[in-house]
Amino acid sequence: MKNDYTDNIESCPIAKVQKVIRGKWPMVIIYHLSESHVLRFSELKRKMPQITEANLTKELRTLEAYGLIHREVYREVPPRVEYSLTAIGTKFIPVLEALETWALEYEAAQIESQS
Amino acid sequence: MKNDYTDNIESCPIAKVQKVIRGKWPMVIIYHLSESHVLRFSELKRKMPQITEANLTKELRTLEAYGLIHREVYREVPPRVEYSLTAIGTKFIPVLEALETWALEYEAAQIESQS
DNA sequence: CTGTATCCTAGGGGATACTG
DNA sequence: CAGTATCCCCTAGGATACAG
Repeated sequence: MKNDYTDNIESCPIAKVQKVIRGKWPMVIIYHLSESHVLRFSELKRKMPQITEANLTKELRTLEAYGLIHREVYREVPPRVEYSLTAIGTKFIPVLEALETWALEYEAAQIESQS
Repeated sequence: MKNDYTDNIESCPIAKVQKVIRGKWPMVIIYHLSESHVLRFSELKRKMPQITEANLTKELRTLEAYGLIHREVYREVPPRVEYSLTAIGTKFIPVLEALETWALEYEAAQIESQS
């Protein structure tokens, strides 16, 4: 049988890409890379103090596999690795901007509803 | 500065609001409600055949608690319940549109990279 | 500096059955 | 029709330690 795929994919484009950006960290990582353009592992870690190194590595590898970020390794001592957005990763920025706009509206609505 | 998100996650609006729309279903539900404006429980279930009734209920309750959707109960026989977006829920639509646009670009990029 | 390797746990989310 | 009630599995993701 065709399974899960058929209905959601055709009726909802959102469901299609949901797995790519799902989770606690992917959009945050993309956000920081969109702001700084290029970041090293330790710089990303500093910008997200609450993620563990193990998970940061995992998230970066996943985003790389999905084609959203590029990993450039410089074989030096000490080692240097730079992360940046790919073309398709850069095209995700408007989504973040829309989300950021909504976040501010949402925050304002929450405050208003308390009074 | 006010909008410096580099220090910690709490000052990043994306990270802040991420829990509201996180998970497999919330954005999909909002998408269907944005398309249809008003949907009954069974209609939502039909648009998302893969979600279980238990989880659909849970997701709807959560989105309602977050203020994104409105639940209107008509005490009839048989019972009728209609779900719709609230004002702040409606304001989320631009995010979905941006995401949808990106989804198409992402899909195209994937196909292109295969050749 | 840039990661691995383990371990561990909360909860997201599926399956199935039942109800007012 | 619009849900509850259970059960249960899995993986996201945190903590900690170690390595090249």
